[in-house]
Formats: sequence, C-alpha cells, structure tokens
Amino acid sequence: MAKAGPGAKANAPRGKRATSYDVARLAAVSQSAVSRAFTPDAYISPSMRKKVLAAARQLGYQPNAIARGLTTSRSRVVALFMPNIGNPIYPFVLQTFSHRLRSHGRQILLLPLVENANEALACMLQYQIDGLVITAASPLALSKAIARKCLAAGIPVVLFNRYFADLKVASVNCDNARGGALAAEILHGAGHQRFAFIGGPEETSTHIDRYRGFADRLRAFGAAAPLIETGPYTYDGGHGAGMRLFARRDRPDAIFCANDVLAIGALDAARVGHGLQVPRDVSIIGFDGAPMAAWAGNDLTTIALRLVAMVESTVEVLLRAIDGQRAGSEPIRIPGDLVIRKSARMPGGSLPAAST
Amino acid sequence: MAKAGPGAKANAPRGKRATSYDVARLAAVSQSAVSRAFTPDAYISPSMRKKVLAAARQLGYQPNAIARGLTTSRSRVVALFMPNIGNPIYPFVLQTFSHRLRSHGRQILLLPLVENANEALACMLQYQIDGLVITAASPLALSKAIARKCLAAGIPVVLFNRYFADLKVASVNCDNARGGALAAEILHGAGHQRFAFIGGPEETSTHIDRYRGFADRLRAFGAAAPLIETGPYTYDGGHGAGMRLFARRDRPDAIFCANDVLAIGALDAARVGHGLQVPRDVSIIGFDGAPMAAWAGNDLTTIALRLVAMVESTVEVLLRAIDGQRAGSEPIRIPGDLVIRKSARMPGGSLPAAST
DNA sequence: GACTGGAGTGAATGCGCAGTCATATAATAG
DNA sequence: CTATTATATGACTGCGCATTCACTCCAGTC
Repeated sequence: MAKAGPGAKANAPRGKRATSYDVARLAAVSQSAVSRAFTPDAYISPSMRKKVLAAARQLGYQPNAIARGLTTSRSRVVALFMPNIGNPIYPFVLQTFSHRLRSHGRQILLLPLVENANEALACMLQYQIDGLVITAASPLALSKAIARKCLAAGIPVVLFNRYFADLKVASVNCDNARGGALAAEILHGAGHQRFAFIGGPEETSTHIDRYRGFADRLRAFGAAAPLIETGPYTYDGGHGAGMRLFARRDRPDAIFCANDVLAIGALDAARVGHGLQVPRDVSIIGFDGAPMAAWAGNDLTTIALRLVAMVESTVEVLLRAIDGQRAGSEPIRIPGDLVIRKSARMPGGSLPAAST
Repeated sequence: MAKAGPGAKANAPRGKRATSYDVARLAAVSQSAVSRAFTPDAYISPSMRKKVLAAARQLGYQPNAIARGLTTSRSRVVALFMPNIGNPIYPFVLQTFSHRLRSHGRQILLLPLVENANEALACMLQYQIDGLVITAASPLALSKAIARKCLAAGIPVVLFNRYFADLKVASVNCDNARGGALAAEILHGAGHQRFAFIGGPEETSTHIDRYRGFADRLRAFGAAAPLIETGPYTYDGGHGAGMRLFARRDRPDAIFCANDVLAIGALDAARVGHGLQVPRDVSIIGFDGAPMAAWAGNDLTTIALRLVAMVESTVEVLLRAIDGQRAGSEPIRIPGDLVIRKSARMPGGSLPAAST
C-alpha cells in the first residue's frame, strides 16, 4: 500500500490527520462529494457514497467536528452543569445523559464549578455550546444566574430535578409533592403519631415540594404538623438533624427525609447515636432511590426517582429546543416509585410492629 | 447606546454573536489586534489591549473556540473516559479534574460508554481532543484498547489509578502495594491470626498490587496466607464475599478489602448477615477513603487516596505530554494515608480488644 | 432529433480566527 | 539631523468543512 510510517495507518504521517481533500484525491472525486458522503441527508448517489467511505476508511479519515462547527455554527455539544456532586444518584444521571445524548450524536462538555455566571457563559459562548442542562446538584443562586444568562444569549436550557418559580425555564422533575404525600400516607397509615421532616436548603424546589406534599397530606389526615429540621443535602446534615430530633422529649416516631443521604444520616443518628431500633422505635423514609439505600446496613424505604425516564425526557426537551421549538416552561413531572424496605413500618403491619 | 434589541446586549441581534471583526470595527483597530488582545503572550501594547477589551465587553464578545481550534489545530479540550461509576470516589475525582483543567484553560469532554475502541477514537478525532485521561472506573479491556489506539494516533493518554503492565502508557497511581503492606502491619500487629483479602477483578492493577502488598507483608511476618475472595468492585461483591467468608468454620478475624465499597459490603455481611461485632469478632480495613467510610453506620478504617494530589499529578503529566514532551510510562506512585476509625482493632489495643 | 428536466457532481466561497509578513511610527545611535 | 533599530500595528492567508451555484450527463418527450 502506502509507504510505511512507523505506527501509522495508511498515510497519517506525523500528527497530520487526513482531511476531506485527502479522501477526495484518493477516491478521485471532489471535496464536496466527501462532505456529502458524511452528511446524513445530503444529495449523493449510493455508489458515490460507498466509494468515498471506502477511501475514508483506508485513510482513517474522520470529519473534523471543529471545522464542521465553524461552517454550521453549531457544535453538537451540550454542556452539563453539575458541580457539588453530593447526591449519589448523580453519577448514574451523568452516565445516562452521556449515553442518551450520544445516541443523538451529541457530546457532553462538563461545565466546571465556576465562580459566577459570567464565567459559565463565557465558556458556553467560546465553545458554541448548543444547549445546557443544569441539575439540582448545583448551587441554586448560581444555577439561576446561569440559566438567566443563557436564555438571554439564546442558548436553550433545561433544568433537571429542579425548577424556578420566578424564571421561565423548561424543566423535568420528579412529582415531588406526590412523593411527599405518599410518605405521609404510609407513615400515618402505619399508626405513627409524631412526625418530622428533615429537609435540605429551604429555597430548593425539591425541599419545598416534598415538604409540602408531606405536610399537606398529614394535615388532611388531621395529624399534628411535622417537626422540621433542615441543613445541607448531606449525610452530616441528616445526621445532625436526626441527633437533634431524637434528643427531644417529644421525639418523633416517623421521619420523612427530603433525600436518601439525609435519611441515612438520620438512620445512623437513630441507631448509632441514640441506640434506637428502626423501625421499632422510629420509621424513616427517604427520597431518590440512591444505591446505598439498598445496602443491608441501611435497608432504607424510599421513593425512587425514575431517573432514566427523567433523563430521556430532559434530552428530548433540550433537543427540541435546540431545533428551534420554544420549550414550555411548565415543569414536566414524572412520578416516583415507592421502594419498600425495612426502615419504615407499613400500614397493615406487614413489618414487625411496635409490639416486639 | 445602541438600538435596543429585546433581551440582547448592545448589538447581539438574532442569534448572531459578535465576531472579532465586529469588535475591531467598534474599537477602530484591525482584526489582528483583537486576536492579539485575547492571546496571552501576544505582541501587543497594554493600551491597545485595554481598548480592545473594552469594545469586546461592550459587544459581549467571546473568542470563538471553534474557529480558534481550526487555525491552531488544538481544541484545548481534554477527554475523560470514566463510565461505570460504581466507586464513590469518582464524583470527587471528576470535579477535581474539571476544576484543575479549567485553571489551565482546558475543558472536559466526557467520553460516553462506547461499544468498542473505534467509537471512542472516532469521537476523539472528530473533536480534535488534545489528550485523554482514563480512570480505573472503566472496563479494563476497553480502556486498554482505547489507550492503544490513541497512542497510535498520537493523542497523549494518562491513566488514573490504574496501569498496564504490557502497554507503555503514562499513569498516576496510589502506592497500592505499600497500602496493602500497611493493612497487613496493622491487622497482624493487633493480634489477628486468620486473614482474608476481598478483591476485585483479578486482572486490575489495584487488585493485584493491593493484594500483593498485603500478602507479602503477612508472609514476612510468618503469618498464614490470607484467604481470597474476589468479585466485582461493588457493594454486592463485598457483601457476597463476606457472607462466604463468615460462613466458613475457619472464619477470618481480619479482612483487608481492595476498596471501601467492598469493605462496606463485608461490614454489612458481618453485622447484618452473621450478627458479628466489629471489631470484636472481626477487623475490616478498606481502601480509597470513600465518603461513606466516614459515616457513623460504617466507621470504616481505610487507606485514603490523596485524590487531589493524584489528580494534580495526572493533569501535569497530561499537559506536559500535550506540549510535546514524551511522558515516561513508569507509573507515578503517590502514597495513601491510613485513616483510623473503628472497624479494625489497632496494635497496642487503642481500641476495645477481644477481651470485651 | 432538438428540447426539457431531473439527477448527480464539481468549483468556488466563507465560517472566525491565529499567525506571518510587511509597514508605519517611535526611540536610539552616530 | 540622518541612519538604524526597536516597537507596534494592519493586511492577508489558510485552517477543514458545508453549502450554494453552475454545470454535465442522460432519460424521456413530442
């Protein structure tokens, strides 16, 4: 074949990658033809395409996405803003986004933790980002500022597992209020009397909706209003809240936590910190469906997000927005699924009740 | 100022972003001057730079990284291959990489989980990736194939927390053998007699080196060879291994696990599965320094990776390779730090010993 | 048999920028 | 006061591709 370059395919000499012209020359066609061969809906005969692709393969040619982006002024890259990964569901979310976007020919650029919204916007503009996904695992004020800037700059934005009441941005969420109500039904139905809620930062939509769903349903049952403890969405936050709650004389016997990491913190506060038995002395329900909720040491009853469905929906909304259709800003809500484990007594006593 | 466009800065009319020519016109200078103003080491007077930057700010101008990439033929983007995020240290690793690379003006493109190495290479070539980091959180065979292809294509590669004995690739690792030896010293020094090792996939360098360091040191002490159980690097892997070990008549009283997730699985197998007390009945030591090792319910003694140092070293090696200096393929080893908690008895009885 | 039209292809252009080269001005020397 | 050199700037080209436009070719038409 060609002259042998050390460790190189066909003729990729020294850091020089084949261009469409190289392929054109080899296939004895024009550069236009090469371009068409790699463009899905281009006007080209099957035989021509086949010939070009053969030559391309021989040279190890891949279209240069940079050059393509320059002419089309779209990068086919989507940015993801997801710093502060404290919630263990996000690795899976990230992986799922990556997979789904790839199947639509998109790549993911990871936006680093920036100081302010301008830095983020600069990054997006520089790389001609086609769209942005912001997950709840990011500082609220910063997320909002970034979303606002991007919208002003005409970059489509979709929020994942979060929404802003005062800013019209497309979003995909769990039906958090319904999840909270479900927790209330279970805990009340199991005969509990003294309820508590352990939440996260009070301005986040997950905190607000999960609490509201829980408290509203309790009120509908005529139960006493739940105690509330809040803190960051971390193990320590849940542990601290649990320690405070269990130290009270009117110690709660049923706790709903705004997420699983908080719940595991509360669980440890009960068992290790206060020597309580779960669910004999206290029932605890979490939210999210984090992997470690299933671990034998935790065995946490929780309301699991349908993460795959949520990601798919987010991708769909984003791609549609990129294609120019203005997305509605009404939050899309996807239900959560109750996962019954052993950290909470169930109505009907399907788990060892207090009589033990 | 300029005519008011709805929701637009100065004059960013309809999805049209300002170019260097626009800035040049406004500042009454040439396009070259604009380019120089945004190039760190360019030959330009301070006054000129100031004037250009002022005009750029007024237009909301950001250099188009795509166009820049086309002329410089480097994208300033680094790819990260890290699918299968099962180990909870990786979210932090990802965040740290992102942060560190950004401080060097680099962005991260997340490589999705691909079917084969060719897909990955295609992605790298299309986007003119400057370099690649492969973490241990990715399938071994695929990682190796990708690394091989990239090297052949002239793309610098650095492995994080992994190395290949039979392929010359730069890598940054924990000093795993030393960590294993440390675990052996502690467990032997605390008076344990029946040792076991719970590992991951047998061909991974972390498994091999951590086991070897452990077993070699035990042998040096004249102790019996440890029992070995292996499985995937998951909670279930550790739990299953633990259940098997504790069911034996010669049940081990000291277990070293190749990582923290395995160790937590083993811990739960001991406590929940077999009703054993830790560390009265068995000492367990993990590896990595995962966040949940610190949780009260686990309280796991472990050997913590110096993740920040490892990431910084990886970035340094990678950037040097991108700048053309061939990196050595000898693994860089960074020591791990013993974190003493309550899952293992310590030499000298600094924790409640078997006498309880 | 000249004419129309569809199908396929090639030539040419520009995307936005970095860098090279040439030029104009200011500073220094002789 | 001219010759020489720093210093700073502008004109221009090309990176690799998508795309537009013009063109060729050939089947069908009357």
